[in-house]
Amino acid sequence: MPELPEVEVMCRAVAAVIGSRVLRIVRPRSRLQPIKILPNPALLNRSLKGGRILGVERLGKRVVFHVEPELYLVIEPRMTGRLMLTKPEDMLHLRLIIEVDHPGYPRLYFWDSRGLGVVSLLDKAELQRRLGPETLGPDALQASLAELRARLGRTARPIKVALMDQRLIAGIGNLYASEILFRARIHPENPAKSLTPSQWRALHRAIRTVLTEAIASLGSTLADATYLAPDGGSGQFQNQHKVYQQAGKPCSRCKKQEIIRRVQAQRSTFFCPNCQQLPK
DNA sequence: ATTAATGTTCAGAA
DNA sequence: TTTCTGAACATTAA
Repeated sequence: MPELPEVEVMCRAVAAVIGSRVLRIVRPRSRLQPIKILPNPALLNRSLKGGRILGVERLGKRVVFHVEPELYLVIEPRMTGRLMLTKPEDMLHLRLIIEVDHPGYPRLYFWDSRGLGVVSLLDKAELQRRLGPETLGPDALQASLAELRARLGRTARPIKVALMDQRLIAGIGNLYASEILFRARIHPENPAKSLTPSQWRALHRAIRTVLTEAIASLGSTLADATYLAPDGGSGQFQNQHKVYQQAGKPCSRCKKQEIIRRVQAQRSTFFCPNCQQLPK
């Protein structure tokens, strides 16, 4: 799942090792398919060993370690990846260990159930080229209203689909797209280009409030408990979901209709057909 | 026992 | 150019 809030929480946790040096990087062996490491695993170790970690930042749904001099280790959790300071209980799905010389946190663990996560080593030029613009700055909450509209408002695709397009705005995925649109009271199938000015304002505000609240709650831990907060416990934002996986429950806002599920772009969308209506 | 579904991304095709 | 489809993988529920 990890979307912007979950990746942000991981990022803040592993920031504890900023200033430490990388000792080595280990790939535990298991019967599972190895995760993808680009350009190749050997280079990862050779290039990073002994390097000081100068910073950790989130770019969209990725965690980026800046290692001296100008190397960037990019961790992409994708569906089920998780970066933690504490050893996972389930070692089968442990995919990578980054050993550092920090006295309190000697290891960073990348755990990934499905193994779709990707780890890549980039230099500065490649980072800028490959990741493209962090559409909304290091913190996607800062996009201006005008920028949001300029980027999303040109496509006829449904607004829910546009919100999840990482080239348009980085960090929002399937779960938060539904929650944000409910908060903004916009129908997920509304063509992006036909939102009204007041809907753009509502959307802009909803992006900020939903993501900020989710970060404060340490993210959403769903039923499969794939995502865990840095202390190994659950995130808490799932308790505040208004629509995501709430199909069949009465809408918390209008109490008149039930939340429904519909498929868009092969993904589940949840919304209240009363609070979120198409124009006309 | 199959099959469908699950938070993401991207190549390749339409 | 823009948008859609399927595949990468592991697990669980139906």
